[in-house]
Amino acid sequence: MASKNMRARLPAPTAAPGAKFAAPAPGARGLAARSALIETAIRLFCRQGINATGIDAIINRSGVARMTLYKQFGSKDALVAAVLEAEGAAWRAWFFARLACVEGGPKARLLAIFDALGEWFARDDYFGCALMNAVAEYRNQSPAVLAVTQAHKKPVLEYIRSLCDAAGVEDSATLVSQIDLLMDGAIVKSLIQRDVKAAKEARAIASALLR
Amino acid sequence: MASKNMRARLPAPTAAPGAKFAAPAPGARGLAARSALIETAIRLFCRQGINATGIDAIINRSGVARMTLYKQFGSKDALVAAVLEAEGAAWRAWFFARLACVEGGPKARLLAIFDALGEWFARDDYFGCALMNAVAEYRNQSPAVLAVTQAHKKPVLEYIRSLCDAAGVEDSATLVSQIDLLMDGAIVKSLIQRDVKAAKEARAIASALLR
DNA sequence: CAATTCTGAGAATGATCATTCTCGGGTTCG
DNA sequence: CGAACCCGAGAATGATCATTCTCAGAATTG
Repeated sequence: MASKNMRARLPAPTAAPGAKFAAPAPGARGLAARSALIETAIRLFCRQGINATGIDAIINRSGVARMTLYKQFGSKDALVAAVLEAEGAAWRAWFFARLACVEGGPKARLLAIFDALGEWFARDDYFGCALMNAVAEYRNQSPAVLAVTQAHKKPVLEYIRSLCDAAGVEDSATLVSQIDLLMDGAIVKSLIQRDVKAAKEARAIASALLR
Repeated sequence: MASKNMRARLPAPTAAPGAKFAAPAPGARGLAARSALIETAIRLFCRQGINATGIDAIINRSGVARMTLYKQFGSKDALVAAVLEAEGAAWRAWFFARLACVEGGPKARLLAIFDALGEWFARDDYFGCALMNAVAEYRNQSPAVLAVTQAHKKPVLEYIRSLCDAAGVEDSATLVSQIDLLMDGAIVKSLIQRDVKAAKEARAIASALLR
């Protein structure tokens, strides 16, 4: 989506009737509403699932009018797509930034992937990968959700591939695919077993593969 | 498993001693109804998700009366638990039988795990692991679903552990955990990418770990 | 066969779902 | 200032949700 003005200005939650904004620039209110809706929806979708989260809950907790939601997104499905895209982008930004500040060569960075995952799993608001959860919730029957998820994975895997190439790996395509599988496995296992050390296990396997 | 309509009024069921679920005295008709309900519910839950499947759909497609469902299970949540348990049991039966007829030693059997997964992924009615999907759908917020899933994994991992021990693996606990992670990763990756070869990738990794 | 219990198909219930409508109040512009 | 316009808060809509109620008929029992 075209995002020119990104000033996130949260409206007052449960605004009292009569309390209005000062004089916002045209379009600012709409963008602020979008941000508030996406932020609220991310939290609720991650916590309790997409199907289990109603529009009313998003409306009430974001303080945005119902009509505004439908003006901005058109439908719940479109909101879901926007939310998943935003969550994926935020995750990638965090992931790349986390790896960018790793000391050492590309091999160290490849292994640091799983250190990053371990820190993610340890967060108290960890409910698994929002995109993978959405795919599972829809039983992979939603082309839109699948497309967003694959579009999310693509740059991640490309970055990993660049690390493999820099590390002088002979068959980098295979290793990328293997690391992808290890990441998926760690994410799922940590969710099912509520066990942070799935990241360490995946790291050990990756370390063995790197020889 | 958070029910939305919580107006629960439990009837006093004459539970049979040793029965897995609180059910009225099981007669032949009741058991046939249970089977039909579970079979229909498995198919629908796997195909379109638990939250997205209404009681009406299960009723209509199974030909069982609504009252019979509630007499047999008491609530949708209880039906979900029974369905997941039945699906897990069926999967384990298939899995163990599939590995039992593998020629060669325990190492060959360990690798055959991933051949079995590959055959599973290739089925046209493959929608991922019903239990893992349920955990993801509830965002691991349902203790009942989590308990069923962990109870399902336990005998699977114990069997794998016995194979590791028979193969003379020094640290079998670690290898079991690693194979578990590889299985989870392959299951998820095959679902997201609609790619059967995730099983072969996991097999290759396991093969590397077995040395 | 008569009296009683049990079953279940279908309607009823009330909550919640996503989506749309209404219309009063604010903004814009001539 | 006044007319035309836009926005959004809340009500309305109609579908569907899980669960319960009703009551005619089947099954069981004396």
